[in-house]
Amino acid sequence: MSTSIKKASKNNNRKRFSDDQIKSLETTFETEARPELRLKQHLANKLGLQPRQVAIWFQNKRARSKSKQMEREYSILKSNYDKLALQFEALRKENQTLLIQVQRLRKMADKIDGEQNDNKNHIKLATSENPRFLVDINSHELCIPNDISRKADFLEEEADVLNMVQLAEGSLASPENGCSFDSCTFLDNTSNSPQWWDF
DNA sequence: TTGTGTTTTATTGCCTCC
DNA sequence: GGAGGCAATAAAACACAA
Repeated sequence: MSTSIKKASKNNNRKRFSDDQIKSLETTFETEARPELRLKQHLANKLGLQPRQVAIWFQNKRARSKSKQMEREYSILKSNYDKLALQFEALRKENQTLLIQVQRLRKMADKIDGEQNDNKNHIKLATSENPRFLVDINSHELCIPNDISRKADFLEEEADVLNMVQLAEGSLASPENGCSFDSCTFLDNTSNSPQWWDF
């Protein structure tokens, strides 16, 4: 058989199924996506089609159904991904804000350290010049004012915070090291490093 | 009317199962 | 080895904007 004759025979046979035929096939597909030969033959007789046409219709229908299912699943996955990306971005910004606060606190702490050292120098100077000061120094009332004392307590608490921050700085992906949400952490399933959402 | 994109029907080739 | 399923593809039928 030549190609042209083959094409011609194809052209003559092709015909879209009627609405009723489609409806009946769809109904059957809902309960039985992979019908047995007997059911296909029964449907073919009922609808005036060749059994092969029915078989092919089910095959194509399964393919369409699978494709649509994949589209739905992709849509769900994409939606979840987008939500997570937004959450990540919010957390990243919050982290940056906290790091800036920590830097300010560090500066404050350094300043207070400097003031304390100055005070100690003043005390040394005062005791060497006037022995009467010794009594007052021992009482801690005169030379260490209340606000300085409170600052010392605060410094202990801050040291804990700083330790936590240093840990966080070490473990979190930061913009400086070139790591981004898209390329490094989220999509890298091969690395053994902790996932970003685990922090 | 026509060009173009989408949907539907059909074919082909390969694979798996019995 | 034959039957049936699936993926890839061809080609007809259809929808629709310009």
